[in-house]
Amino acid sequence: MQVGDENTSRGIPDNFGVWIPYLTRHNRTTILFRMVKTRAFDPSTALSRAVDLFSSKGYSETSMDDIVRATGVSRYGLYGTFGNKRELFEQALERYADGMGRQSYLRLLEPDASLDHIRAIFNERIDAMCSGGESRGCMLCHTAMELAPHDPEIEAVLQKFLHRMSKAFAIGLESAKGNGEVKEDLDVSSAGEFLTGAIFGLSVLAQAGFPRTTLDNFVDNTMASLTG
Amino acid sequence: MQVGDENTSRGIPDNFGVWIPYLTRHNRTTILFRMVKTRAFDPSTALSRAVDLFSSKGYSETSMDDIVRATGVSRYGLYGTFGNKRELFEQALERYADGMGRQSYLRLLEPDASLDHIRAIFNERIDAMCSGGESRGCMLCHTAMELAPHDPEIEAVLQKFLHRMSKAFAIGLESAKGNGEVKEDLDVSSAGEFLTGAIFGLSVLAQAGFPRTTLDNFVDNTMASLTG
DNA sequence: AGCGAAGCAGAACGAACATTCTGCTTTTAT
DNA sequence: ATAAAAGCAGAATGTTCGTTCTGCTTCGCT
Repeated sequence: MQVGDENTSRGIPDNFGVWIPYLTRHNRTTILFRMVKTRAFDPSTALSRAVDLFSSKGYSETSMDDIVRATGVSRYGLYGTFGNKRELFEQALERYADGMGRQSYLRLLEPDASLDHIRAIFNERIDAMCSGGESRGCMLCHTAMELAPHDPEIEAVLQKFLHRMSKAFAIGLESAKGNGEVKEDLDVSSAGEFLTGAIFGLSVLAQAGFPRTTLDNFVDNTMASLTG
Repeated sequence: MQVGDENTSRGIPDNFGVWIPYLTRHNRTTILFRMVKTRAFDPSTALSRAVDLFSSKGYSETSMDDIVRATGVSRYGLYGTFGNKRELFEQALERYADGMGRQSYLRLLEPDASLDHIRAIFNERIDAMCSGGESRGCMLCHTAMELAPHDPEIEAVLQKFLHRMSKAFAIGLESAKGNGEVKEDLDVSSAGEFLTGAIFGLSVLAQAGFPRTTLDNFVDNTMASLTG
């Protein structure tokens, strides 16, 4: 269930409300659904902004004040909707991974997936990280470095996503193998994990400030290990 | 010049002192070198401990209190010797890179360098990160993610080290090419940068908690891109 | 107009942190 | 014992941050 869907999915309008028992003028007990003040922000778009901030600066360097400023949502709204900073981060991480999955990795599951699709994923990462916008940086990478080592729950979530990525790569590679695009003896499962790690290597090089040509060369060399 | 060498390199004993003009009992002006309290810690070993902390937890997550506890050195001693946290980090970064260089990359400059030497460097990284000790984690990786994006000075230092790494890899690859170990058409310069990025991919996978077999497979695939 | 619940902006609180300050100690030659 | 400088441990300071609290507003119905 997505954030913000709690009421709409049950047919209740998006602004919250409450059921109140009361007496009618005829002294009969009944129940009234009373509307209260409408929430002034969309939790889903607020979460997207949080994803941008966490992606570019990581967890510690992003303050709740940063998020208040970037979203225009009050502290009250953030805490009431998301709990606290850590839970907000967890939801942002899910959102980020879902977005990456839908946007990039889903197409690898198509039967006609090829090396071009894999290459495209890397190119999209490069584009995103070199755009200079606020979404530069890899949230999974930040999570692995910052939180996973001392937060087992986050670590488990992260590993779930990374295995999903590796699996998608492996499936795409299997299709590519059918096309004769990769070498015969390639272990697609191991190569899938390799590509996941390569995404991270690429992210770190980008954060270190290397120019686009270096990143492109990195991807060339990465792909070379597949074709033999 | 290394930290702690300021005096010893000039023949002055390691405990500090000061020259004081004064009058003798015969009313003649002379100069006295008066000893003051000996420094109770070795700046060089304190810096090593700081390197361990910064390597495993990064900059933000390591507090000066952590360093005081780990080194046994008082705040006064740390600030007096290293300036402040940021300058301490800079010196720790230099120390880390020097150590890595001397320990791992220097041998790539030998004329008989081979793929085994390169593989050994990756294996040593795996060993260090899987040891479970305090030195797990890659300081360059943390620096790239945390500091480089908003600290141009640190970014420049980091890039210097990364270029050095890439260059060492390239030189080692050139030797390996002479032995016929790598494919004829390998661009050793580009492949050197690739290996540098691969070190980072490996580090992030390790921080994410992947088992040693995954890391070994990652290195296998990395090396495969060289041999063709 | 008045009701009660929940929204909101911003103040307030408590903890963590980097950095500085303070009172005391250690040093050698007189 | 005393000099003066610098070492040291821990208190103090000022700032930042996550979180909670407060006073006020908004809402549909009576």
